[in-house]
Amino acid sequence: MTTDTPTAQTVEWLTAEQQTQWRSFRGGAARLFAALEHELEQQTGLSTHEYEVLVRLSETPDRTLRMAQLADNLAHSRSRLTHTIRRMEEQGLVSRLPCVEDARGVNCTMTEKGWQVLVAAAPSHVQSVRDHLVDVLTPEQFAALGDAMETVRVHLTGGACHVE
Amino acid sequence: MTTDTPTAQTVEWLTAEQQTQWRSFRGGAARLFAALEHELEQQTGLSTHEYEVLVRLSETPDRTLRMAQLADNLAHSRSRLTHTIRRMEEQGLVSRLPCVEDARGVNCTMTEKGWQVLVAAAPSHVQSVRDHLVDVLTPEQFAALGDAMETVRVHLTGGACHVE
DNA sequence: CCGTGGTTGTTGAACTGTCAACCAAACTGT
DNA sequence: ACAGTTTGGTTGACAGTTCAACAACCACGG
Repeated sequence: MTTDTPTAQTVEWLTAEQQTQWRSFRGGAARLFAALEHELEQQTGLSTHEYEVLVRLSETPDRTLRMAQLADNLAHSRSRLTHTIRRMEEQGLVSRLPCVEDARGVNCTMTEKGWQVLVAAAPSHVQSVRDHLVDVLTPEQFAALGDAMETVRVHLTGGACHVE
Repeated sequence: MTTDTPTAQTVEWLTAEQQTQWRSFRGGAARLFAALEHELEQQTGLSTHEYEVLVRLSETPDRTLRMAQLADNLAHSRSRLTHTIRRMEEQGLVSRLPCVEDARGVNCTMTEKGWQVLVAAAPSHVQSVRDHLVDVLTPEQFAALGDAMETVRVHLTGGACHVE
């Protein structure tokens, strides 16, 4: 689709410049996430999703979160999280316990093995993020990136869920 | 993982500020792409990948590309593209023909139906991109986003593949 | 109480993407 | 001419995701 082929619709098209910027963003982000995913997988055997689960759990006092909170933090669907956690439980990285306050709920806790796997994985992942993103940009560029996407996230989620 | 728990490794950790920015970027981008995917799917029945295939084809003079070029443009694996194109061919959106110059090659062409589907889908998708990204940011922010991710892409792909 | 509606989490089927193996055609060097 | 390598593309098995249906539980108003 070229930019200068307006239809009878009341759509405001992107300018040529905006289109280039949009494609750069989409293409760059896609390749970046793919590279990070690939390197983490190679070096630690974890997917980025599993890694993020461990990170979120590691940040709570008792290394435990309700399934729903975890799903919200990660912006994953409930069923997706259930499947992921089941697999991680089979690998001994996390364990699930029924929740006392709310009998519907399930508490997901990080095991000691999960903690060790995370500690072992973190350095190389941080290095990947540095190599491919942080160190490639100026501090100002990187900060602008964060600010802009935070704005986007707030707009999308209605301002809620400040944790992620 | 908290930022202030250094290990014995020679890893430079992210500062607290960098970590927030990285999370904003990752979380914002994930939600943005998910929202765009979802809206496009709802409104047109296309996945963003199928949409991108049609866009790339529509931009060539004869609406045709070799499988490999298409795969490179989209940063998709060859096998992934084969599967995608097979499904799209079943829906009558594209068709494949052997390539004359190189008997190994396959030319992928957009059908008239594919064109019409794209023309019908484009306005609402552009609107989604506007609603959730372009119009949420200042022009400067959006431009900075594009520039930064272009830098990242060039760094990752070794500067090649300027088209995407 | 009871019932209605909303929340929490799981399940299984269908779909999509990944990975390794593979074939065929094209280069490469001798 | 021809073995060896590289490139282009496909295939099938497997892994991960989505979606709709479901069961269990809470909360609130008759």
